[in-house]
Amino acid sequence: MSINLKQLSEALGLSQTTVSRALNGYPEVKEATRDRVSEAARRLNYSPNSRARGLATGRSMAIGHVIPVSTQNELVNPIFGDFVAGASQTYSKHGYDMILSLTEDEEEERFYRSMAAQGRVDGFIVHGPRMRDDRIALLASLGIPFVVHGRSSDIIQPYSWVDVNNFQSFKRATDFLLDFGHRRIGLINGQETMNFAVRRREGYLKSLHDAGINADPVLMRSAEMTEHNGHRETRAMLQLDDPPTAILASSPISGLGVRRAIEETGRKMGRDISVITHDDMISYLTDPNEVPIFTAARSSVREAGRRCAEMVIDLVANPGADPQQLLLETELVVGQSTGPARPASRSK
Amino acid sequence: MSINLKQLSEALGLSQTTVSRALNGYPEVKEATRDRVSEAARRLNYSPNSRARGLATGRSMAIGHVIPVSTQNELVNPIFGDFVAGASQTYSKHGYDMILSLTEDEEEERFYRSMAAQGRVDGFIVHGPRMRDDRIALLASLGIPFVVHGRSSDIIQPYSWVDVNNFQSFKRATDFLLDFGHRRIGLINGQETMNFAVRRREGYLKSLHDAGINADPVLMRSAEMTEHNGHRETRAMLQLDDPPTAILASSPISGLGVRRAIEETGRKMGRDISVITHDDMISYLTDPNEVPIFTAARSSVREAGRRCAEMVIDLVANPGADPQQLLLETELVVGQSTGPARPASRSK
DNA sequence: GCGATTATTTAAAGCGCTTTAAATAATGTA
DNA sequence: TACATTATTTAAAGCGCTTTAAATAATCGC
Repeated sequence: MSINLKQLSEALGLSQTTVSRALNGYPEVKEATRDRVSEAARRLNYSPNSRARGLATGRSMAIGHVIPVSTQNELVNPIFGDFVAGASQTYSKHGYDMILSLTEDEEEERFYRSMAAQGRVDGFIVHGPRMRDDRIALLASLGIPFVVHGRSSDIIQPYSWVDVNNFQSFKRATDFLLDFGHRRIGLINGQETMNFAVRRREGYLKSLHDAGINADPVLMRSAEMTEHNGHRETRAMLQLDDPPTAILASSPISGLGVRRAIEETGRKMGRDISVITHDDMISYLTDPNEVPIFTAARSSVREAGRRCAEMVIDLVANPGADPQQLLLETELVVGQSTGPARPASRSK
Repeated sequence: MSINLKQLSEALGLSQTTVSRALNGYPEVKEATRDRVSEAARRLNYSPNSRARGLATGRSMAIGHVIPVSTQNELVNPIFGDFVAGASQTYSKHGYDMILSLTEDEEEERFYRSMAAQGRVDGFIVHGPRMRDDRIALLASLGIPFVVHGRSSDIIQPYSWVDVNNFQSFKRATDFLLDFGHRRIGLINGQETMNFAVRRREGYLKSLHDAGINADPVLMRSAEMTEHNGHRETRAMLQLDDPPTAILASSPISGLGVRRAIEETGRKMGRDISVITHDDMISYLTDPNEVPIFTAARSSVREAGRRCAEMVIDLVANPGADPQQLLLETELVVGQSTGPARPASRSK
């Protein structure tokens, strides 16, 4: 199919050493020779075997993305595709591959260990960090570079991460609703075993607290961010005697369910009830050229993917370096789903 | 970090050969020896280096998933996450890795060639096949096993694929609407450069034709399957003098836009306008335990991922074997979005 | 024009595994 | 007991690359 280094060097009448060096840009090769080698490599369709090269260099040129999938709820995060798209772009620029695996909770540790021990990857991206995520200590102890997409809490030693400022983002969004006169604001959050969800709730609470409002536990819901859950929790809140006049949703997907529940009950979103969602700018949901449906705290998850990839590549290249952190701010984009609080919200 | 074969064999006082054979299940190793070796391997935390093994065996134990991303519209398909989840499950069962890359159109051929030549993967899954997709001829000529998720058209030589019976599915859905008395049925299709979209249109047309109805070109729209496009095309159709009484949407995502447009114009989905979507059972949108919102032609894309993975692993294991094909039927699930045609559909 | 430098090329070892070919040990047969 | 079989183990080659150490070629200074 395709020739190897030995054949190429024989064809050129050169040693494998010189040919290898020529192709890898070593300075001690005469320019004329390098040109001759490159030309022949192209003409004879040579491409170095990645396993052999990896064996010799000790690098696999691959980064592992391990997505936790709980056995109970086999959900795949909708942001996943766009994150990966961003990361992949960076990887291909640097000659890296992305190795992807979804693992179940109980397999997780074993999996990380064996991927690292077998040398299948040079580093990891950790997805969906939990509140006190022990994957971080595990990877640190394995001595393999890794970047967390998100953050954990109560971790002593420093580690590398790329995260959205979820606290600030939800505080800001809540402030915005308060400015519109909303006083009863519902929060439809993701599962609060997830770190980001807790930070969002804290931002929301801080805003309410600063405004002298007591948070009402019944207005704070937390569930997997699906369309159906957004719908169900919203319905439940709307049936309260004192329903919210505004809702904060942790995901554009649950936001869809929120909207459905609102309209189903004869209300109009933006007029009767204000809604703000977090928006990861998933390509098939957020069209940056359209007037946004939802007022939203936007942050491109694709960009986050790019940044994570750059960071892990950097960590692989500089093994001794200190961990890096990057905190991305969201942008509050005002759409059609928010407006002043109605004096008396209609009862159900 | 972790020892190698040589160290393990020295620790055992055995040759590398015997240790290797013991661990790989060769029959000529005495059972007592095998037990001793396994125990030591576990105790000393030995795991074989995957690159070295790959170099020796000529296998990389990885399958490449190449997702085409057009440069104009950088969309990531929403079904992608669930497909990959299904495939990943199968891979990990068989010790394979999944290597994922998103490539732009003009990079595509070069990318496939180099992945194959460098031996980074043992096979490919081809995503998003186009109408007359030249990747198939390319991969066939490279002599590397591959499975297409979907099908192409006008390809002479046989190839392996796993596809949904899109023709039959959309014919069936259209039949269903016809039975309800609908006569003007809109089709909001995906881009018809995509093979599946054309097959769906053909199924739709066949049904109409069999019922003696002339298809109206103005009711057939085709665009990237985003929420916004579903919305825009539906609005456009609803503004016609003679609007459709039912709409067929090619994706649950564009279906969301269809619903938004319907409700925005004061209509009620299921009563004023019937809607059927194709439904890939994406985990965060389709909750199998809830009454479905949309009447839908369902087919689990996760299952498709599993099947593709099994097929490609099989092809890698049996290089000489004939190509395999698998046609999955959709299930028409009746939800709340369909009902009898209203005698006179309200004008806009 | 010659030894000293500097530039360029090469032989060979090594990465960690599998596997072929050969050796050794154990068992069976007469 | 000796020879033939069969069971088990091993030495060494090879996978295709990079890289160290050494060799050869070219250039320089005087």
